[in-house]
Amino acid sequence: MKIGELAKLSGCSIQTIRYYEKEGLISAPERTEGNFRVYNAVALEKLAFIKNCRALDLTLSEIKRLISLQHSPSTPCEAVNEMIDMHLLVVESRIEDLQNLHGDLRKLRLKCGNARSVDQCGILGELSPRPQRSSTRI
Amino acid sequence: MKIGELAKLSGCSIQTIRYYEKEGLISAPERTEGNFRVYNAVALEKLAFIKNCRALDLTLSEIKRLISLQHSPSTPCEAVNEMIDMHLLVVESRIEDLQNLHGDLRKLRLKCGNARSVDQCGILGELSPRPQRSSTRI
DNA sequence: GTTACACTCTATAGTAACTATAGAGTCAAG
DNA sequence: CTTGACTCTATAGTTACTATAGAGTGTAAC
Repeated sequence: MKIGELAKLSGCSIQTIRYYEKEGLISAPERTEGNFRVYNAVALEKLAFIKNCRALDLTLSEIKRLISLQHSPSTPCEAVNEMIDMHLLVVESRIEDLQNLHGDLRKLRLKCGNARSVDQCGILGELSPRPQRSSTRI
Repeated sequence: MKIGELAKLSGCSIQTIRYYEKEGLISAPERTEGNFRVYNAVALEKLAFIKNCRALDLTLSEIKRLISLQHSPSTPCEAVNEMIDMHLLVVESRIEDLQNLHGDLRKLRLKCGNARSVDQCGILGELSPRPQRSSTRI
């Protein structure tokens, strides 16, 4: 199959497939006489693997590492487990950050009712750096 | 003061300040004869405002919008409130996504104990696209 | 006066993981 | 033989910066 069909079957865009090839995540396929890429079912599987990993937000370099580990099947898989553990930590800290952010934004939102003008806006007042415009003023 | 001092006082890097100028978030300052930028306390305040906004993860274009709203102080501040509300929604959906991701990663992590080889690794098995390698096999 | 240095200037490239575009070529059907 | 759908490469754009090169400025010491 050509790249268009692979794109449809895999759910990756054509540009993404070419990008993965350039980045070394998938190997360069054979070409037709007219220089078109030709793929088989194996390529589809590799793309599906990458898609699964990307759905878990693993980075392309993590995925590359996983692929290279797959190529030496008898080595211990500790490295795989560690990578997932590290990734869990990253995701956890991102969630924490976002939750703090969310709290801050909600507090900020409460600073202003709807019907004011910009110069009286509690939100803009709160974002401005002068300390006397803090919560005591609302 | 010159850009280095402003950078120290504001906590933004020199490059970031020049970048904000290029992007139109702060106005281009006066220059010395030797072409060095000269700033005053107002510039510091503007940077502090931007920093507050960035701490809430508002995008530069959102901040630009806020700044332009500040310049017409008598208009109603609905737009400000809407922006914060939109931002809250975005943050909420990002949190939800990350929490789902976290659940998936934890499940994945449980697929593999420590002392296997790569070809038996439950994690790699799970990431691979063949359906028969699913949870029933572990 | 000059020299060392700390600072600043512009312009450019890099980051992550793509997406979008231009301009050219391939191929099958009508 | 031309139309249209597809593909090719190369390049630029996205976000919010960071890092670098190579040049110029300003000042303090010698």
